[in-house]
Amino acid sequence: MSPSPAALLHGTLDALILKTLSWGPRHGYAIARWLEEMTGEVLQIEEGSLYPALYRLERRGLIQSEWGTSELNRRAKFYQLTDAGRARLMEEQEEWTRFTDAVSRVLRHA
Amino acid sequence: MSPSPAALLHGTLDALILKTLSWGPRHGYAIARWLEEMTGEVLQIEEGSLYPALYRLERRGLIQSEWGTSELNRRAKFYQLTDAGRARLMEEQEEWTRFTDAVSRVLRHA
DNA sequence: ATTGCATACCCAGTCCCACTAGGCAAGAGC
DNA sequence: GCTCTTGCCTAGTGGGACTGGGTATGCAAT
Repeated sequence: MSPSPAALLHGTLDALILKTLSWGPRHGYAIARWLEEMTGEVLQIEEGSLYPALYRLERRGLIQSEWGTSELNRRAKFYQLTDAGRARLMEEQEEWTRFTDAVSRVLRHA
Repeated sequence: MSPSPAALLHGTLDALILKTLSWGPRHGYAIARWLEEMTGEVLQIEEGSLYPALYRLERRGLIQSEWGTSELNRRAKFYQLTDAGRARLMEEQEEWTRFTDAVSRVLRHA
């Protein structure tokens, strides 16, 4: 019924990508698959969201890319966190906790 | 010491408003004040976000309004939940839980 | 060899929504 | 008079997820 919540994802995709890359370099497609697997398919990462987000993050210097070869021997662009990206991830994690705690206080108030 | 930046609302404003109104009719200004108080000022409800959201919700039939007089004797538009709004609130609460659980699984994965 | 599928990337355009930056108005208090 | 607070509203902006396309490669089965 309710697919991936577009509005809710708004703003958190960057943090999710950064977090995924904190385990090591990955190419875009693998990032999407990993996120979907981790969340039990609750989050569905559309390619039209993913690739622009990766472009954005790279332009901001939070990740950097390098062409390589995927596990299945295909051409793929591998991304990895920069130091700035690692710092940014920590900020976003804190921010997310603050935010969700606040919203939860309201929505779960009985 | 500068106050910590307000958390972005991304997608939750509608649910927050509906939840606020679940305690009874309120006018716009009071909704904003109540939400800020409830969240310890973590969420800051800008009027340029609030009033368009109220308009949106009413247009969708989730709330309905009525002009009245505020506690301080000023002209104010009071909003209350419709049945559709009440149903929608329940959906959004579930959706919120599903979403945050999923994101938490990722961001807090160690 | 050709069809089909999964992998992998990209872009132009759209839509939604929070936010910015104002304005309007009335009551309270100085 | 003047300012502060309360209360409502709107036009415009910008960011970000999504839609709907396209390109290309590797593999497996027909």
